[in-house]
Amino acid sequence: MSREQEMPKYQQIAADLRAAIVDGDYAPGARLPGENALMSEYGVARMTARQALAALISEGLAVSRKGSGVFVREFRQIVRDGVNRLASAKWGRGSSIWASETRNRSLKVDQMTINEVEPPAHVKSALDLSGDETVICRSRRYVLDGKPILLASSYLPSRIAHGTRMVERDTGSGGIYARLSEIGYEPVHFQEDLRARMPLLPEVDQLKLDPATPVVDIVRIAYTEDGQPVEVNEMTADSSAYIFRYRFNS
Amino acid sequence: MSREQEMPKYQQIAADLRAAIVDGDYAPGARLPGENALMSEYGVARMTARQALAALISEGLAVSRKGSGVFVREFRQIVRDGVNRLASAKWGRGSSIWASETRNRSLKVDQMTINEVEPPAHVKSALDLSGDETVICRSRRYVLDGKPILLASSYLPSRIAHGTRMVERDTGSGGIYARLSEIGYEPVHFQEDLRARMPLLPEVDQLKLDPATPVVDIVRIAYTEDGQPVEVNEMTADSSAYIFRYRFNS
DNA sequence: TAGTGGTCTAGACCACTAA
DNA sequence: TAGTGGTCTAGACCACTAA
Repeated sequence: MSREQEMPKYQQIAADLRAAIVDGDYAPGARLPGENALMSEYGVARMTARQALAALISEGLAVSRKGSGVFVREFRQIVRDGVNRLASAKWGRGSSIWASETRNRSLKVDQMTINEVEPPAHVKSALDLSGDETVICRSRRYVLDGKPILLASSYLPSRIAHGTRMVERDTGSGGIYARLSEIGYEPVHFQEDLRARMPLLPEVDQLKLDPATPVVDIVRIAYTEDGQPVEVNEMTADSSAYIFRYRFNS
Repeated sequence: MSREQEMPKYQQIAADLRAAIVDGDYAPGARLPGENALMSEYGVARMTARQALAALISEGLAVSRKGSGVFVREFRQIVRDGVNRLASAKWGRGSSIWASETRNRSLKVDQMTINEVEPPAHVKSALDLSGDETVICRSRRYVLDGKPILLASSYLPSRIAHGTRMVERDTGSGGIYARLSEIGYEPVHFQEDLRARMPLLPEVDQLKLDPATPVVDIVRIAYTEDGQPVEVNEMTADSSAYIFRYRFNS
């Protein structure tokens, strides 16, 4: 129970529950008092009890399951090593850049589309394309242990990708970067821009996001040795599934 | 107005408004129809109209201002170059690592505390400290154009920082990293881990966050040439103020 | 079948904003 | 002072879950 006469009731209730969760009185996955329990315990109306629970849910501390209850949220994140995963030694010898991040867990691509399209404006400028050049867009959804974690769209200039395995579903050992290297466009320099934001509704569906889960947009541009951009990869990640790691020197 | 008999009313209303915002019918900063307008336009109760607006707010598309209305959200982000900002050439010659990110804008530290403390568990293991070693914790809040954007706590082993300018408020030209270099602990290797999540209530206050704004936790560890960890910097950033950029090779 | 969270109503009073 | 969003009540019915 709380004091603080000035604080709205629902915030007082939320504060009590929040403190109990942070203190560990309710472990991850544990069931919290429901609407009815809060109504009688605090003597408030249903909508007020709901507001309190909604506050915890919107902070990402709790999730509700219809017909079942409200529970303390559980997390399980994988480390994505932004630099080492793209070391040419990795894809050079044909292994997936995902291997070290997902060992012992099942990673699948469960949706893939390949299309030739007009480039979106920012892709066009990132790839330094002239007026009417088209791009190959490879879109995929990655699923880890049955949970979607990443949406990725890779854009390649059509003039480079045409007639190669880069426009096929299976790009072969070492993937796109190995194929680019074989035809003289080895990607050597990379830039990744990260932005966190709340997801839009279609993204909530596609990534099966819990409430109050931000997404992270990652835009990677790959450049050849002489600075020519050869690929743009736009990704949207479930932030609750990821730790983004970057190692660098000097 | 929407169809979709199965969708709850408040979601239909939210969908109408969302589409209008995405289509640009309401520009950033524009005023949206309020509770009363939605109640009469859709013939729903106040709480239902509120639910619709709450959905947009929780997606980060809108913000409400009490007594005034609900408005389309505006963004203004700065690029934080994770790698170049730490190039020794920068702090080596004494300039702030913030300079290039914030030109023409006013960046200030408006809160600072310096304490000798027992290290939190993860700091202790990151800095490879023995049982009873303490650390110097420098905590600051950074404010850009009057808006708090970053909370940062830098941890240094007491045995290294004691008796140097690193325990004073003004650490001098080039900052902590310049001071570390002078006494034989030049930071050369860095690791940054990024995590996005929803803020807790005290963070909402400290960073004056709009609703539905995620924060990004950044944990940076600085290592000397021979791999000895010398500093851990834990940061919490307002994600709506930042684009995180990393450039790297191979 | 009992209990749960999800949606919704038709009111009320309040503090705040802006004309 | 009129209008706004914020809080709150005391009900109702629903679909869903789990015993």
